[in-house]
Amino acid sequence: MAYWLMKSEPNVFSYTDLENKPVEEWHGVRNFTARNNMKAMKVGDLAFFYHSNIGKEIVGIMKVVAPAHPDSTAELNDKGNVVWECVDVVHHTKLPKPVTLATIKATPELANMALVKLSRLSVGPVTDAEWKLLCQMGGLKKAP
DNA sequence: GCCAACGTTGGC
DNA sequence: GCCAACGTTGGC
Repeated sequence: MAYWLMKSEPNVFSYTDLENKPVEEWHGVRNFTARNNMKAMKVGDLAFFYHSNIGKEIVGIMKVVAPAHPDSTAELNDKGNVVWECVDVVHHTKLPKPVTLATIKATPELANMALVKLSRLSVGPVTDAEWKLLCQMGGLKKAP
């Protein structure tokens, strides 16, 4: 199983919004690298939910429940082909203690995260070691 | 509000 | 195919 991190601006769509929905299509991604990361996801993969701009912290964990499929909000290209795809997710665990970007940057083991190195990438990978440490820092007794 | 980083577009 | 110009993201 793989781990990921997905960003959203909480004034547009927050973790609380996710908790209030049975399932959410992660639409709106219009970046090829981020899209490729979603296409690499498998059902059952887990992802951190990061609040960008406001909060700048990891607030929870969500689970992938449907593999990449056409983004219902995206137009087709001139040839009529699907370009933008996305996965479906459900909320999984809210972190007792959100982990801020400042804390991540100040933690040597996390300084190489895609979140830090590729700050504009909205869907990126998380390593097993990073995942375990972040879960611990977020106040979870056991990493899911 | 500013700026750095990065992606995309368009002229050549 | 290169590169300048421009737009967008996201941290500060």
